[in-house]
Amino acid sequence: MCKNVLKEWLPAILEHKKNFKVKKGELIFKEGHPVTGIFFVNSGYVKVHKRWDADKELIVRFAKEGAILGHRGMGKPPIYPISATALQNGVVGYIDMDFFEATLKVNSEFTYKLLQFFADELRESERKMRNLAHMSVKGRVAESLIILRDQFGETEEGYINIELSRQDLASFAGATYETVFRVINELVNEKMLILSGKRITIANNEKLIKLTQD
Amino acid sequence: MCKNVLKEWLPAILEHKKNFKVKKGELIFKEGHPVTGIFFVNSGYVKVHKRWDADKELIVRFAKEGAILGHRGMGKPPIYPISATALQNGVVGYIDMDFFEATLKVNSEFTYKLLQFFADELRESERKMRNLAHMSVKGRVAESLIILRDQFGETEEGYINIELSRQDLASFAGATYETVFRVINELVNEKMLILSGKRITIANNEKLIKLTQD
DNA sequence: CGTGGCGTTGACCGGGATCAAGTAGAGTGG
DNA sequence: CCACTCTACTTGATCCCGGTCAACGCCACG
Repeated sequence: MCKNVLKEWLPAILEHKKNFKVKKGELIFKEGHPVTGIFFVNSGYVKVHKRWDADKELIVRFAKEGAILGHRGMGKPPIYPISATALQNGVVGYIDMDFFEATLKVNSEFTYKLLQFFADELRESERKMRNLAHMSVKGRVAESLIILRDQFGETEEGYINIELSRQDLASFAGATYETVFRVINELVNEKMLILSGKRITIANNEKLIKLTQD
Repeated sequence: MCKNVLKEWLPAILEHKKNFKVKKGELIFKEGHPVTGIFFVNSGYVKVHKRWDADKELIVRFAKEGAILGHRGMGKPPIYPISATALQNGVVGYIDMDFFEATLKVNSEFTYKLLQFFADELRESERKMRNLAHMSVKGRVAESLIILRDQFGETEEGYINIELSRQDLASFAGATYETVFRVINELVNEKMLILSGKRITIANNEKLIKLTQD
């Protein structure tokens, strides 16, 4: 979903990037703020999220190195519709919107690639919409874990290679953290997951995937 | 959201379109089928929807004349991720994907406009995702009605200019039709809506919008 | 005149949110 | 090194929204 877009597509643009460090928990850009440019993840993991009310949010997706951030700001009102927050210390690149747009208008091959990327994100987004409408919390947690494993891979010991607070997992699955906690326990009892501290392994892929389809 | 994209952006492409009629209820393209081309609505209303299980679906959006259909098929596996069905008798245009892609690669201005359109759809999609996760059915029905009015306008008598089955309204709001029915009654009792047969008026915009924000 | 789709309504109940409270670990300052 | 705070995790009790099931009315249509 979030491939190393820039290196593949347009190495030249890399030279215009300004890099800066971000600390764990640091806000990269905020929902509602005016759009000034577009961001790229050089290293570290980032969550992209949308507020609901003070203490509730939905995590729309996660991003790792190579991913684009803030491209949703290209639309009509030039205001970021979502926020991005670093989950770890890392480095992000920044390109101001004027330069980025100029590049797009000139390089139609790049624009076309970006278009396909957007189409993929739209698919994913609409699939998730449907799941939020019709799938149980258990299925959504199962799916969330599968997505996380596919995106971030596994450690040598087989654990999903990301440490996520229950709160963030809940926000990603679209549920409360108490419910997510209970559901994870169920999944462990049913031998589909194994826990080790904060790490999670998927023990039975087949059974977990079945949950995903109803 | 769905402006008259083609006429505005690239009149030339219109000449390559093949038009054909569709009858009310007719499937234009189906989720899971291979992508062969891209569609445009000439006249009539169309619903874009995603199946859940045999008798459940989510309506992702509605489209009227000028709108693009099937563009989500541009992504990775060349398979439509959603279906489109005509809500009325109408006419849709069709352009095979090869020609469309060739056009995009040449005309970067057009591609750029399309990119912005995709960015807008992504915003909208992610907003709806969040709403499905956190908003009550009542709020979602209210929002759905506001969206429909904004998109399709009102008749001279002030009714929302689209006739939709309760079933479709429910699928759009992401709820069952019984629940939607009850919620609409509540909204009528609370003087926010007026019904006349299948037609609906928004009687108190302010109050309805308030529902939308929690 | 049946038959099937849609609208309408009531009864039921279960998933999941909410509230409340207790525990454990990780930093922080004296 | 210990007390204190703060945050995240854990667990139980409760409640209610909204999904499910069931039944009936209505109207269009073959």
